[in-house]
Amino acid sequence: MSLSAVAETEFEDIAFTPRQEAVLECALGLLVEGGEKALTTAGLARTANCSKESLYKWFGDRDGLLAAVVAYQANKVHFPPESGATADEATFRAHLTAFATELLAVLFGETSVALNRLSIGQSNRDDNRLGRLLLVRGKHMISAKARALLEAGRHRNYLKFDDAEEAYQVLYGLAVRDVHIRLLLGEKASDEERDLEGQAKVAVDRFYKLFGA
Amino acid sequence: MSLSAVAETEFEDIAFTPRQEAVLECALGLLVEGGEKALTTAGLARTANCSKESLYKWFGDRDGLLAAVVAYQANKVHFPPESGATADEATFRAHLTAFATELLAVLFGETSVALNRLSIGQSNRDDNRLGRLLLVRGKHMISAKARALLEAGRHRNYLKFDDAEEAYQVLYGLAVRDVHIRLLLGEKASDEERDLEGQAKVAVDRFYKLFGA
DNA sequence: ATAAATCCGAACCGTACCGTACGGTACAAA
DNA sequence: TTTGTACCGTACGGTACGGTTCGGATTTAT
Repeated sequence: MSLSAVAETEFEDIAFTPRQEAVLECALGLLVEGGEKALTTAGLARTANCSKESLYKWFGDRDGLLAAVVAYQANKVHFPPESGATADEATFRAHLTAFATELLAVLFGETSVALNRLSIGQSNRDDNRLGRLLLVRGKHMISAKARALLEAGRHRNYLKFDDAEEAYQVLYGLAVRDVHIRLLLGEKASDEERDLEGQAKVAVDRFYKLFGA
Repeated sequence: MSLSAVAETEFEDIAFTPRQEAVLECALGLLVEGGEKALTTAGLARTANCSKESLYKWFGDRDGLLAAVVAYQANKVHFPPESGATADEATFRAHLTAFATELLAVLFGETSVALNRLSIGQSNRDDNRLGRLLLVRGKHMISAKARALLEAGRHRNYLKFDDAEEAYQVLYGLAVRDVHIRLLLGEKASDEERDLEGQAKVAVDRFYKLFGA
């Protein structure tokens, strides 16, 4: 059976074959380089040395292909699990900073930017598969991870807040500011903004000023 | 002479005729409703009761039309000037909150979302006119306004910071968080997030906690 | 070895849309 | 009245791309 039937149900728990992953990787390259318009079925078949027939057999149609690309990349993003449950405040803060750094690294990466552009460009179509995919497999996963980390900090009395989701959003705002949207609009990040570690550290400092116990 | 020649130079200081503005308004409607794909020259000509020939005479080509739409809408956004130079701290803080509220109102408005989606979707084309237009006529104008306001607050010793741009970005992050990107991806704002005034007030509170004198 | 399944490459069709051309209309100035 | 200008409506060419089909090659299973 073709994957398209499964694709209709959100690409949950899909494992692509190595060949398919190679093709998807190639599609990612095209997307990063030239945006959605550069990802044509004929063009992908040419650069990936596969036939259009295989593309349609594997992914159903072009929308299925786009969804597969998003799902495939989202599955690749894995935040390192919080090292250990036991930690003093300094290492917890280091964990928080590392999380923020990783968050910035993901968001500012060219593949993330390309996929966000793609999903946003398609976000006003009836169903909006891509946007939902990116939200549920991307942002919401990260958000869950962050909430767990913050809850741990509160439990050990390093932090003080009512709503973990709200606290996370503040941390997100402090770290990302308007850099993400500016990148999406095509502006280059400044040298300072490229220092992810430094930016994360400043953000965590400010976060502690707001939510430190 | 057609506007296209001027369009090549960024639509600076352009005044559209009432008829053209009506057509652009109609184009905005199409964009808000159905995204870029819904804005075709034939479709716009039909719904705006004008001819395609006029569209091409006025705007040069389809790209010129898109740029005109962005420029036209950007010109419409005018933040109220900071009421007076004389003010006590409470009214200054009120001004700051009003600014944040207005910022959120603009960013979360459906036309802004539609134009951001459009510009982002086109942001990986060689020149990227739309992205630059939106940045320079939109974000940078707002940023300048904000810096002036913040500088005033520092001058009167209500606030304390080194770099006004950095301070503004923090205020932006505290107010907007990840709501903007989530809207762009098609997620609906929660009831709480729709309370712009409340969100702005909380953001300014936190901002004061970081930068209050 | 042979049959089946998979895949490549290329040709092909239908459609959607950009851009242009052309005929017809309303109106203002000479 | 005539002439010029701006505009509308529509029809058409050109093109790019999504999707289908088919022959032949390659791989895999039996």
